[in-house]
Amino acid sequence: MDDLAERLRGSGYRLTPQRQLILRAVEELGHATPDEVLAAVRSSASAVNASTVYRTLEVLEELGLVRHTHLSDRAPTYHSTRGPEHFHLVCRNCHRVRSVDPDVASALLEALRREHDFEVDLGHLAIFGRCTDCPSPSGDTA
Amino acid sequence: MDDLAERLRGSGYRLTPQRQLILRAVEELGHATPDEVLAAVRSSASAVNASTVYRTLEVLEELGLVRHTHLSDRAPTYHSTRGPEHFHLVCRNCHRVRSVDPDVASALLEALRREHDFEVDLGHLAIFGRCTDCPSPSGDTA
DNA sequence: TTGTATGCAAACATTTTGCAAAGAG
DNA sequence: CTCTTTGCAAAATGTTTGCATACAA
Repeated sequence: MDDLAERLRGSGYRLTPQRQLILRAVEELGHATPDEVLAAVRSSASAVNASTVYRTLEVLEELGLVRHTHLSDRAPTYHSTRGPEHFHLVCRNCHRVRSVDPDVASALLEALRREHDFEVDLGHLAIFGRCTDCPSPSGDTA
Repeated sequence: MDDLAERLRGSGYRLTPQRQLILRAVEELGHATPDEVLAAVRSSASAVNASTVYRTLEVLEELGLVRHTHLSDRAPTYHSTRGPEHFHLVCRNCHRVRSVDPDVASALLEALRREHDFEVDLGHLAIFGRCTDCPSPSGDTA
Protein backbone atom coordinates (compact mmCIF):
# COMPACT_ATOMS: atom_id res chain seq x y z
CA MET A 1 0.00 0.00 0.00
CA ASP A 2 1.28 3.41 -0.80
CA ASP A 3 0.74 4.82 2.51
CA LEU A 4 4.42 5.54 2.31
CA ALA A 5 4.26 7.91 -0.65
CA GLU A 6 1.44 9.88 0.86
CA ARG A 7 2.89 10.11 4.29
CA LEU A 8 6.20 11.22 2.95
CA ARG A 9 4.74 13.92 0.76
CA GLY A 10 2.44 14.99 3.52
CA SER A 11 5.49 15.96 5.50
CA GLY A 12 7.46 17.41 2.65
CA TYR A 13 9.60 14.35 2.09
CA ARG A 14 10.19 12.58 -1.20
CA LEU A 15 9.53 9.04 -2.22
CA THR A 16 12.72 7.23 -3.10
CA PRO A 17 13.48 3.61 -3.92
CA GLN A 18 15.70 3.40 -0.87
CA ARG A 19 12.87 4.40 1.41
CA GLN A 20 10.57 1.86 -0.13
CA LEU A 21 13.12 -0.90 0.19
CA ILE A 22 13.96 -0.05 3.77
CA LEU A 23 10.35 0.07 4.87
CA ARG A 24 9.65 -3.23 3.15
CA ALA A 25 12.67 -4.79 4.83
CA VAL A 26 11.52 -3.69 8.27
CA GLU A 27 8.07 -5.09 7.61
CA GLU A 28 9.47 -8.40 6.49
CA LEU A 29 12.09 -8.80 9.16
CA GLY A 30 9.88 -8.26 12.18
CA HIS A 31 12.35 -6.85 14.67
CA ALA A 32 15.54 -5.84 12.96
CA THR A 33 18.61 -3.79 13.74
CA PRO A 34 19.76 -1.14 11.30
CA ASP A 35 22.50 -3.52 10.27
CA GLU A 36 20.08 -6.30 9.53
CA VAL A 37 17.92 -3.95 7.56
CA LEU A 38 20.95 -2.90 5.59
CA ALA A 39 21.86 -6.49 4.83
CA ALA A 40 18.31 -7.33 3.79
CA VAL A 41 18.04 -4.36 1.50
CA ARG A 42 21.35 -5.09 -0.07
CA SER A 43 20.60 -8.69 -0.81
CA SER A 44 17.16 -7.78 -2.02
CA ALA A 45 18.65 -5.70 -4.77
CA SER A 46 20.74 -2.61 -5.17
CA ALA A 47 23.39 -1.24 -2.92
CA VAL A 48 22.28 1.15 -0.24
CA ASN A 49 24.43 3.01 2.18
CA ALA A 50 24.39 2.51 5.92
CA SER A 51 23.88 6.17 6.61
CA THR A 52 20.84 6.13 4.37
CA VAL A 53 19.42 3.34 6.49
CA TYR A 54 19.88 5.33 9.67
CA ARG A 55 18.46 8.48 8.15
CA THR A 56 15.53 6.64 6.64
CA LEU A 57 14.61 4.77 9.79
CA GLU A 58 14.52 8.09 11.54
CA VAL A 59 12.15 9.51 8.95
CA LEU A 60 9.95 6.43 8.94
CA GLU A 61 9.68 6.58 12.68
CA GLU A 62 8.79 10.24 12.58
CA LEU A 63 6.02 9.37 10.15
CA GLY A 64 4.80 6.67 12.46
CA LEU A 65 5.45 3.84 10.03
CA VAL A 66 8.01 2.10 12.18
CA ARG A 67 8.98 2.09 15.83
CA HIS A 68 12.15 1.18 17.61
CA THR A 69 12.83 -0.47 20.91
CA HIS A 70 15.88 -1.79 22.72
CA LEU A 71 15.91 -5.54 22.96
CA SER A 72 19.56 -5.80 23.90
CA ASP A 73 22.40 -3.63 25.10
CA ARG A 74 23.50 -3.45 21.51
CA ALA A 75 21.75 -1.96 18.52
CA PRO A 76 18.06 -1.02 18.65
CA THR A 77 15.52 -2.96 16.65
CA TYR A 78 12.88 -1.52 14.37
CA HIS A 79 9.50 -2.95 13.60
CA SER A 80 6.57 -1.96 11.45
CA THR A 81 3.58 -0.32 13.06
CA ARG A 82 1.21 -2.19 10.80
CA GLY A 83 0.69 -5.04 13.23
CA PRO A 84 -1.11 -4.57 16.54
CA GLU A 85 0.55 -2.42 19.17
CA HIS A 86 2.57 -4.37 21.70
CA PHE A 87 5.37 -4.19 24.19
CA HIS A 88 8.22 -6.63 24.74
CA LEU A 89 9.44 -9.13 27.26
CA VAL A 90 13.06 -10.12 26.93
CA CYS A 91 14.54 -13.07 28.77
CA ARG A 92 18.11 -12.45 29.84
CA ASN A 93 18.73 -16.12 29.94
CA CYS A 94 17.33 -17.62 26.76
CA HIS A 95 17.05 -14.29 24.91
CA ARG A 96 13.56 -15.08 23.85
CA VAL A 97 11.55 -12.02 22.93
CA ARG A 98 7.80 -12.02 23.36
CA SER A 99 5.31 -9.45 22.19
CA VAL A 100 2.66 -8.77 24.77
CA ASP A 101 -0.77 -7.28 24.43
CA PRO A 102 -1.03 -3.74 25.84
CA ASP A 103 -4.03 -4.70 27.95
CA VAL A 104 -1.82 -6.45 30.46
CA ALA A 105 -0.23 -3.12 31.27
CA SER A 106 -3.28 -0.89 31.17
CA ALA A 107 -3.60 -0.63 34.94
CA LEU A 108 -0.01 0.51 35.22
CA LEU A 109 -0.44 3.03 32.46
CA GLU A 110 -3.52 4.38 34.14
CA ALA A 111 -1.77 4.65 37.48
CA LEU A 112 1.20 6.44 35.99
CA ARG A 113 -1.10 8.81 34.20
CA ARG A 114 -3.07 9.60 37.32
CA GLU A 115 -0.44 9.49 39.99
CA HIS A 116 2.53 10.73 38.04
CA ASP A 117 1.07 12.73 35.16
CA PHE A 118 2.98 10.53 32.83
CA GLU A 119 1.89 9.21 29.46
CA VAL A 120 3.70 5.97 28.68
CA ASP A 121 5.03 5.22 25.24
CA LEU A 122 4.16 1.58 25.30
CA GLY A 123 5.48 0.68 21.87
CA HIS A 124 8.98 1.53 22.95
CA LEU A 125 8.83 -0.54 26.08
CA ALA A 126 11.02 -3.57 26.57
CA ILE A 127 10.87 -5.33 29.91
CA PHE A 128 13.83 -7.45 30.90
CA GLY A 129 13.77 -10.40 33.21
CA ARG A 130 13.68 -14.13 32.82
CA CYS A 131 11.30 -16.88 31.95
CA THR A 132 10.25 -18.58 35.16
CA ASP A 133 11.36 -21.89 33.78
CA CYS A 134 14.70 -20.70 32.49
CA PRO A 135 17.57 -22.51 34.20
CA SER A 136 20.94 -21.16 35.35
CA PRO A 137 21.10 -17.70 36.86
CA SER A 138 23.99 -17.02 34.50
CA GLY A 139 25.26 -13.49 34.39
CA ASP A 140 24.17 -12.85 30.85
CA THR A 141 23.67 -10.10 28.33
CA ALA A 142 21.25 -7.35 29.09
CA MET B 1 30.83 0.36 55.13
CA ASP B 2 32.98 -2.47 53.99
CA ASP B 3 30.37 -4.46 52.47
CA LEU B 4 32.51 -4.11 49.39
CA ALA B 5 35.56 -5.90 50.73
CA GLU B 6 33.51 -8.81 51.96
CA ARG B 7 31.45 -9.17 48.88
CA LEU B 8 34.48 -9.06 46.67
CA ARG B 9 36.36 -11.67 48.65
CA GLY B 10 33.28 -13.80 48.88
CA SER B 11 33.42 -14.17 45.15
CA GLY B 12 37.14 -14.50 44.82
CA TYR B 13 37.76 -10.90 43.85
CA ARG B 14 40.20 -8.51 45.40
CA LEU B 15 39.71 -5.20 47.07
CA THR B 16 41.48 -2.43 45.18
CA PRO B 17 41.47 1.32 45.55
CA GLN B 18 39.96 1.66 42.09
CA ARG B 19 37.01 -0.48 43.06
CA GLN B 20 36.43 1.53 46.18
CA LEU B 21 36.59 4.79 44.30
CA ILE B 22 34.30 3.64 41.56
CA LEU B 23 31.68 2.33 43.93
CA ARG B 24 31.80 5.53 45.93
CA ALA B 25 31.43 7.59 42.77
CA VAL B 26 28.34 5.65 41.71
CA GLU B 27 26.82 6.11 45.14
CA GLU B 28 27.47 9.81 45.10
CA LEU B 29 26.41 10.49 41.54
CA GLY B 30 23.02 8.87 41.67
CA HIS B 31 22.57 7.80 38.06
CA ALA B 32 25.81 8.02 36.17
CA THR B 33 27.23 6.82 32.89
CA PRO B 34 30.60 5.05 32.84
CA ASP B 35 32.05 8.25 31.49
CA GLU B 36 30.70 10.32 34.32
CA VAL B 37 31.97 7.81 36.82
CA LEU B 38 35.36 8.00 35.21
CA ALA B 39 35.39 11.78 35.41
CA ALA B 40 34.29 11.73 39.04
CA VAL B 41 36.91 9.22 40.05
CA ARG B 42 39.60 11.12 38.25
CA SER B 43 38.82 14.43 39.84
CA SER B 44 38.41 12.80 43.21
CA ALA B 45 41.99 11.69 43.15
CA SER B 46 44.24 9.41 41.16
CA ALA B 47 44.05 8.51 37.54
CA VAL B 48 41.98 5.52 36.64
CA ASN B 49 41.57 3.95 33.27
CA ALA B 50 38.31 3.80 31.36
CA SER B 51 38.56 0.08 30.85
CA THR B 52 38.92 -0.35 34.59
CA VAL B 53 35.68 1.53 35.05
CA TYR B 54 33.86 -0.75 32.63
CA ARG B 55 35.33 -3.88 34.15
CA THR B 56 34.64 -2.71 37.66
CA LEU B 57 31.04 -1.73 37.01
CA GLU B 58 30.51 -5.19 35.63
CA VAL B 59 31.93 -6.77 38.76
CA LEU B 60 29.97 -4.48 41.06
CA GLU B 61 26.79 -5.31 39.25
CA GLU B 62 27.51 -9.01 39.47
CA LEU B 63 27.93 -8.57 43.21
CA GLY B 64 24.64 -6.74 43.40
CA LEU B 65 26.16 -3.49 44.62
CA VAL B 66 25.10 -1.47 41.61
CA ARG B 67 22.56 -1.78 38.83
CA HIS B 68 22.36 -0.31 35.39
CA THR B 69 19.49 0.89 33.31
CA HIS B 70 19.07 2.70 30.02
CA LEU B 71 17.82 6.20 30.45
CA SER B 72 18.72 7.33 26.96
CA ASP B 73 19.70 5.90 23.63
CA ARG B 74 23.26 6.62 24.61
CA ALA B 75 25.30 5.20 27.42
CA PRO B 76 23.72 3.25 30.26
CA THR B 77 23.58 4.69 33.75
CA TYR B 78 24.60 2.95 36.95
CA HIS B 79 23.19 3.49 40.39
CA SER B 80 23.85 2.09 43.81
CA THR B 81 21.54 -0.59 45.18
CA ARG B 82 21.72 0.87 48.66
CA GLY B 83 18.67 3.04 48.21
CA PRO B 84 15.19 1.53 47.86
CA GLU B 85 14.44 -0.44 44.72
CA HIS B 86 12.76 1.57 42.01
CA PHE B 87 12.10 1.79 38.32
CA HIS B 88 12.34 4.81 36.06
CA LEU B 89 10.12 7.12 34.09
CA VAL B 90 11.87 9.13 31.41
CA CYS B 91 10.23 12.04 29.65
CA ARG B 92 11.24 12.29 26.04
CA ASN B 93 10.42 15.94 26.04
CA CYS B 94 11.96 17.47 29.13
CA HIS B 95 14.29 14.51 29.83
CA ARG B 96 13.25 14.45 33.42
CA VAL B 97 13.90 11.11 35.10
CA ARG B 98 11.73 10.00 37.97
CA SER B 99 12.24 7.05 40.27
CA VAL B 100 9.02 5.25 40.97
CA ASP B 101 8.06 2.93 43.77
CA PRO B 102 7.79 -0.72 42.66
CA ASP B 103 4.32 -1.00 44.16
CA VAL B 104 2.81 0.88 41.26
CA ALA B 105 3.86 -1.95 38.99
CA SER B 106 3.10 -4.89 41.22
CA ALA B 107 -0.11 -5.83 39.41
CA LEU B 108 1.72 -5.95 36.10
CA LEU B 109 4.54 -8.00 37.55
CA GLU B 110 2.03 -10.41 38.98
CA ALA B 111 0.17 -10.70 35.70
CA LEU B 112 3.35 -11.32 33.74
CA ARG B 113 4.41 -13.93 36.26
CA ARG B 114 1.09 -15.72 36.08
CA GLU B 115 0.11 -15.31 32.48
CA HIS B 116 3.51 -15.33 30.85
CA ASP B 117 5.76 -17.17 33.30
CA PHE B 118 7.99 -14.19 33.32
CA GLU B 119 9.89 -12.71 36.24
CA VAL B 120 10.49 -9.02 35.67
CA ASP B 121 13.78 -7.38 36.54
CA LEU B 122 12.27 -4.20 37.81
CA GLY B 123 15.48 -2.45 38.72
CA HIS B 124 16.51 -2.43 35.10
CA LEU B 125 13.25 -1.00 33.88
CA ALA B 126 13.04 2.41 32.26
CA ILE B 127 9.70 3.49 30.86
CA PHE B 128 9.72 6.18 28.22
CA GLY B 129 6.93 8.58 27.51
CA ARG B 130 6.17 12.14 28.37
CA CYS B 131 4.95 14.24 31.24
CA THR B 132 1.30 15.05 30.66
CA ASP B 133 2.04 18.72 31.02
CA CYS B 134 5.08 18.72 28.77
CA PRO B 135 4.50 21.02 25.79
CA SER B 136 5.49 20.50 22.15
CA PRO B 137 5.25 17.00 20.68
CA SER B 138 8.77 17.54 19.39
CA GLY B 139 10.44 14.52 17.84
CA ASP B 140 13.04 14.22 20.51
CA THR B 141 15.73 11.93 21.82
CA ALA B 142 14.78 8.50 23.01
C1' DT C 1 54.81 -16.10 45.62
C1' DT C 2 50.70 -16.52 42.89
C1' DG C 3 47.19 -15.17 40.41
C1' DT C 4 43.98 -11.22 40.03
C1' DA C 5 43.62 -6.39 38.54
C1' DT C 6 45.23 -2.47 36.11
C1' DG C 7 46.95 0.54 32.37
C1' DC C 8 47.68 1.14 27.80
C1' DA C 9 46.91 1.06 23.09
C1' DA C 10 44.59 -0.82 19.57
C1' DA C 11 40.43 -2.89 17.79
C1' DC C 12 35.48 -2.92 17.60
C1' DA C 13 30.60 -1.82 17.03
C1' DT C 14 27.38 1.58 16.15
C1' DT C 15 26.01 6.03 14.71
C1' DT C 16 26.67 10.78 12.99
C1' DT C 17 28.52 14.32 10.05
C1' DG C 18 29.99 17.31 5.97
C1' DC C 19 29.93 17.74 1.46
C1' DA C 20 29.53 16.98 -3.47
C1' DA C 21 26.76 14.58 -6.77
C1' DA C 22 22.29 12.40 -8.04
C1' DG C 23 17.56 12.55 -8.59
C1' DA C 24 12.45 13.56 -7.19
C1' DG C 25 8.86 16.72 -8.08
C1' DC D 1 15.13 24.00 -12.09
C1' DT D 2 15.21 23.53 -7.12
C1' DC D 3 15.66 21.45 -3.09
C1' DT D 4 15.76 16.94 -0.92
C1' DT D 5 18.23 12.72 -0.69
C1' DT D 6 22.06 9.83 -1.35
C1' DG D 7 26.79 7.95 -1.14
C1' DC D 8 31.10 8.29 0.63
C1' DA D 9 34.64 8.85 3.78
C1' DA D 10 35.86 10.53 7.99
C1' DA D 11 34.89 11.41 12.72
C1' DA D 12 32.51 10.65 16.90
C1' DT D 13 30.79 7.72 20.57
C1' DG D 14 30.81 3.95 23.59
C1' DT D 15 32.84 -0.45 24.69
C1' DT D 16 36.00 -4.48 24.51
C1' DT D 17 40.38 -6.89 24.04
C1' DG D 18 45.32 -8.62 24.51
C1' DC D 19 49.14 -8.30 26.86
C1' DA D 20 52.79 -6.82 30.00
C1' DT D 21 53.22 -4.96 34.49
C1' DA D 22 51.63 -3.96 39.24
C1' DC D 23 49.81 -5.34 43.33
C1' DA D 24 46.46 -7.84 46.80
C1' DA D 25 46.40 -11.76 49.55
